[in-house]
Amino acid sequence: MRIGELAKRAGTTTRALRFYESQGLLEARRTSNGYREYGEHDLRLVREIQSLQAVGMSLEDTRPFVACLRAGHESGDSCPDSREVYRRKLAEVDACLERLTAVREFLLAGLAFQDPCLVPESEEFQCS
Amino acid sequence: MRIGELAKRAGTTTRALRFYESQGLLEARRTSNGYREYGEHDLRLVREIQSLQAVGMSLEDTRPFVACLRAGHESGDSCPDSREVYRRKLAEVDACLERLTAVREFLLAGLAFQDPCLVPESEEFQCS
DNA sequence: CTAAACCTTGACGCTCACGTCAAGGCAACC
DNA sequence: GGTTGCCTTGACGTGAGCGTCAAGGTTTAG
Repeated sequence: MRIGELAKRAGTTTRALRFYESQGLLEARRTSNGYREYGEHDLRLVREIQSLQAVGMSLEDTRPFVACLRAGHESGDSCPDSREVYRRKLAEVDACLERLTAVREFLLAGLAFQDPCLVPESEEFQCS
Repeated sequence: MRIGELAKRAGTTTRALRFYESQGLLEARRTSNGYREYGEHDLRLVREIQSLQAVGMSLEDTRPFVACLRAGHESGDSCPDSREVYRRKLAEVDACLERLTAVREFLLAGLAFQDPCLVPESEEFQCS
């Protein structure tokens, strides 16, 4: 299948697929006229990337999962590097939940017209 | 006080202060040589902006609070527009908490080597 | 023959809140 | 007078993940 069909079947755009390729996440063999040619396996890779992005992972984060699938494993998260990303992300999410809970308190306090109780300093921390 | 001192006292940079001015959040009278001159009130404004940014608000979000302080109110969140922003942000934070909790489940499931239970579709929702 | 619908690479645009020069003016001290 | 340390405006850079042209080649339908 060519890039347009892959994009349609994955519910994304050709631009995104070419971008994944530029990032080394996707490869494609070329037909004689230079067109990219993909197989079902590539659709699988794209879906993996999409589902991981949907939970807030960066493309960089998806790299180990894609590599895992390409290495022949049936699921992208069965390799050590992937699981390490899972663990790191879980820690980030936990920190984010904690932080957002504090922010929530701040907002509630503000709405309740109380002292502007300050949110605990978290030194340039970014929530997903 | 000039811009350098204000920046130092607020724990920020002159670049940030000039940026706030370019966005209409901060004003300054000029001395004869063109230097910006600030008062204690401006320090107050900057601190308001900072504490709001610290809880994940955009500069755009801080606008009503700054306007409220400039209107002479003793706290920036005592005006209707400010309180509306609080309410909106609270809703966003609540949605984000819900979403992150689902993401957490996804990650835990992945680590537990279960089926890649999909996170409920939330159609391009961004957490702070 | 021509138009439509694919495909190619390359390059700039977008958001946000500034960071980082660049080139120069002003003020104070040695 | 030279140096240091402020200040000014202006303009480009940053990161993430693409969107959006631009300019052109390929294939198929009419």
